[in-house]
Parts: sequence; C-alpha cells; structure tokens
Amino acid sequence: MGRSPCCEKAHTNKGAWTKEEDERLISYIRAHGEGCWRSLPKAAGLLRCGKSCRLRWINYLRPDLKRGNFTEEEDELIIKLHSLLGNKWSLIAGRLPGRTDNEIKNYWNTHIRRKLLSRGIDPTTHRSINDPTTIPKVTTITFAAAHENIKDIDQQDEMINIKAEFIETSKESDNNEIIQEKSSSCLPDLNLELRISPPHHQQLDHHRRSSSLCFTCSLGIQNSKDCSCGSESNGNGWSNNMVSMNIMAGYDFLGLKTNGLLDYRTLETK
DNA sequence: AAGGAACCCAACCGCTGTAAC
DNA sequence: GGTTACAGCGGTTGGGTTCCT
Repeated sequence: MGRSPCCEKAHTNKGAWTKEEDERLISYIRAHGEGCWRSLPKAAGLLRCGKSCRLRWINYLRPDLKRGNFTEEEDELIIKLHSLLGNKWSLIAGRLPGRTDNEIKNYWNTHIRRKLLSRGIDPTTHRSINDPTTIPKVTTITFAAAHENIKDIDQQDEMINIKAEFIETSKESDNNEIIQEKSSSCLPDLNLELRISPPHHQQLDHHRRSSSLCFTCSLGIQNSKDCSCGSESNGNGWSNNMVSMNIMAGYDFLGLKTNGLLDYRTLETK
C-alpha cells in the first residue's frame, strides 16, 4: 500500500485565509521553519491542507517578498526572460528576487501581455504581429559553466557548454525601437525563438564515432533506445559521464529543469 | 448615483515527476 | 513493481475593486 493521506479533506477550510490563520502559519514557520507541508497544518493547528499552507506562505506570507508595483526594469527583464523561457514562471521568478511565480504570472497576464500587444508584438511568440514573416537575424549566446581551455577530458565532461541562438527581429515598431535602443548595448533583443545545439566538444566527439546524427541524438538524447545512428547504446564509445552530461545538457535545457550544474539564475545575455 | 464592464490577484485545480510504502 | 501521496508547477477561476457610461 502507499502512504497515508496528508489530510482529511472533509475537515479542511477553503477560500480566503483569515488573519488568524495567517498568524498561526507565520508563527509556526518562524518557530519550526519550512519543512514537511504534510504535517504542518495539524502541528500548527490549522484546518487547511498542506498544499494550501505552502501556497499561502510562498505567495503571500514569506518575509522576503517584495510587495508593490513592478518597476520598468523588472518589466523588461520579465519580457526578456519570457522570450527565452516561455511560461516557466518559477524560473523567471528565480531571476526576480522577492517576486513569486504566481505574482509574475498574474502580472504577465494582466499588464505585460497588453503592453506587448500595444507594441505590436505577439506575447506568445515575441514576434511582430503585423509582419510575422519578418526574417530574423540570429544572435548566438553561449553559456559555459567552466573554462573553455580545459584540456583534461574528465574536466571537460563536467563542463556545460550550451549554445543558444536567439532570433532577433530585423524590424521593430516605433515603440519597440525605444526599448531596443535602451537595451541593445548590453542585451540583444530577445523577441526570440530558442534553438539548442548540443555541446560543441560532444558533437565533435560523436561525429568522430558515427557519420551522422539520428533524430534522437540530434535532440541530445544519445542513450535513447530510439537511437538509430548505428552506435550501440553506451557501447558507442561514449564514456558514461559523456552520455549523462549530454542528457543533462539536452534534456534539462529543453525541459528547463535545473540542477546544481546548470543554474538559470546565472543566465546572462551577452 | 447606479450598474455593468473591465481589471486584479489570491486561491484553487489538475497535471507531472519523485519518493514512500 | 505497483500504488499512492507529496511537492512543485502552470493554468484557470471567482470574488473584490476600480473604471466607465
């Protein structure tokens, strides 16, 4: 059998939190810290499910939350990160200290969408609405987690070198030009489509061993059972590290999952 | 001043990956 | 290995507030 239920759903409150409930939750977390949300409601004397407590704390009660209006700089950062990451609100929130994913999501839907539409930009694709066929210009940004000149193969295996190509629209609306001018010195416009290519040294390495990449390998899933480019799975001459690194870089980047090795909070455009 | 429309945002819902049993 | 709950996430909703006519 599985675990026991986290709470008795019949005896939990729903809807808006009262001041008293907030105070109970705050004082409990101050005393015991954030921990097991499952047992927290009972321990804190709250008739709420753990999920509801977690949400209330993270989105509203946490002391490090920055309340108040978003600044123009935050707006632009959100737009750029959204063009990079899509609706990965938690990742975007990670780049904005004191802001929650929920807050950013709400702000995007209520303010920024309209702002972009008024600039003639599709908020989903970050392309011009009037001329979606605009031929993009490509800006290449490289993320390297370690020094490029590492010679040792083991060290190379620990290196993440993800190259992302950002498509920059070649035409802008009048409004957009202002923003463009403002940010172009340090940031390329990220009205962008994201493309991924496998880490450079791995690609070369792989090509040394097989003449061409199959579809799964081109996605960075080299140890997939669907790999059809002739190399035996993990008997293809790749070190285990090499294979797992490639998965990490390919899958995690596409899936936008982070681990200690690839932290999008350090993601900087050049 | 009234009431309907539009806006805002906290909270809920449902899904996914992971871990416990 | 299968089942179930947890934790976390993104999408959606609904009630309160503000704006407009």
